Amino acid sequence: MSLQETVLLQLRECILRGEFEPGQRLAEQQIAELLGSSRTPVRAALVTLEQEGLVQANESGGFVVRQFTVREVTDAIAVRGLLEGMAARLVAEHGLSRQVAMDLQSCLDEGDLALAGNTLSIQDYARYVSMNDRFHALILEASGNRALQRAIAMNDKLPFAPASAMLPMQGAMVRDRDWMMYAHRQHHMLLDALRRGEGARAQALAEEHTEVAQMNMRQALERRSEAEQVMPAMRLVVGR
Amino acid sequence: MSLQETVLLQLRECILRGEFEPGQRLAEQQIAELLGSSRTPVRAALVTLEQEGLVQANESGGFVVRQFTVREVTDAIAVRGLLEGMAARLVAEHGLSRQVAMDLQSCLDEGDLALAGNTLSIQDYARYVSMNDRFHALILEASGNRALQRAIAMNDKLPFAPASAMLPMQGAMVRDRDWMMYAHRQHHMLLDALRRGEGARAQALAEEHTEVAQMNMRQALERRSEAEQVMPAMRLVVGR
DNA sequence: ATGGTGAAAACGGTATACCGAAATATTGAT
DNA sequence: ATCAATATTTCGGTATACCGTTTTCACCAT
Repeated sequence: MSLQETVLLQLRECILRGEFEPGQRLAEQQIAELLGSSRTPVRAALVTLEQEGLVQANESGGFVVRQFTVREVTDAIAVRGLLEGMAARLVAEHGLSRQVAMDLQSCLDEGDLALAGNTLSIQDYARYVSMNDRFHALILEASGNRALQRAIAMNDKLPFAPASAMLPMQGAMVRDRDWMMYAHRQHHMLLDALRRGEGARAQALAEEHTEVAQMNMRQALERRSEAEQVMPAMRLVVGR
Repeated sequence: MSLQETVLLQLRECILRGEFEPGQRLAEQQIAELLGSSRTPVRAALVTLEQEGLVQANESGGFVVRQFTVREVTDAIAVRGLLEGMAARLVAEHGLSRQVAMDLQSCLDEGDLALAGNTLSIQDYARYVSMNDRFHALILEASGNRALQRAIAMNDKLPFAPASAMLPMQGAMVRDRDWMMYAHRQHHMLLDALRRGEGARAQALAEEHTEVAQMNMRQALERRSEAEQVMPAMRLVVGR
């Protein structure tokens, strides 16, 4: 892997980990020293991160880490809902291939298993998260619409917009499990709609599914300090 | 304006003008000489263009100009329809401000004027195009959803996805005028829906509105050689 | 004529030097 | 002590040098 890629990955990680103050100036030299490279790869990474929206061009040159309002985050989640809804509708309308149906079903099985116990262990949680990502990625890929895939990929670069943000992530595991069971029930219903070729229903389900993420976001905002412990990127969200 | 920006603009323009063969390797040095700069700004521009999707990273380093299948183009138009539909719905639901209503109305008036004559002069056509862009931008801005704006902006970087691609652009001005009158009638109906706060109707209208672009695209494909004269970017579209 | 091989040219990734502008620290006056 | 003006440092934009790799081309053998 080239140095440019590692620098990009590391820098993105640092920002999402909240290791910089929102609005802080990102000096090229300083980052280059931090990551052990010259300014050239850092420069390339900053250009990319600007396109992704994590970093903002300063008025007098250079870049600063971007701040997000609560409004922007909820808006991004809403956009994801719209796009995922379209993906689900396309899959339902074009017909679900046997292979994709099997893969989705195995996701559901794995989710069932993770949520089977009375309490939710860390391992169960991790397993559910990875299953959830796979489930959403499968539908998106099955839609076959590359522009749609690009749009979601871009939107997911914003903090809290990706599918995994739909999952509760705090310590109150008991209540969280209830939400996850609700969301997972939606997964089941969505696959049912896809199988039956019910496009409008699939679209509505996928869109409503993102409301769990909205609820989760609101809850995180109410318990801000605790939430920042688990999701440091929360520090990039300003206000309310 | 910095050299980086001019290089980015010029290079994007060159690609969209079809001055490079699809799949052609874009050597940094050669482009630098062509645009009269060093490799550094060219490199930055290429990274940006890769994010935009106009340029593709080569397997062994460097970039090549991207090719688009017909499918990808129609998919991108469909995504635009979805996103514009959401913008229209949001505006209708949140209520149309007096100012935006006035601005949109003046767009309609200008469009009426441009299409008033029996024949369509070049000036009328140019005026209609600029009005059309303004009309769509106004609704998008009025939606207030920045993630949505970002998603459309990114999607519009692909050739033929932007709103102006909805307009016929060939020599058969008589028939083109009919299509433009149809599309403009949709503009009228859309503003009506927005004024009445009819979100679902506004969304459906905005989405259906992009079908004009689909028709236009199909027609351009049937008359490929003529279309390439007027829209050189067509050379980037491969197949059928 | 064709296919393979080696040399030469070109290219991309990276580091760094240079310069003008901007930000910051310092000094001096009030 | 505070503010202003100046000096110093820092930073970003740009050009360019260096090196390993890839690509291209020419030449040779078959």
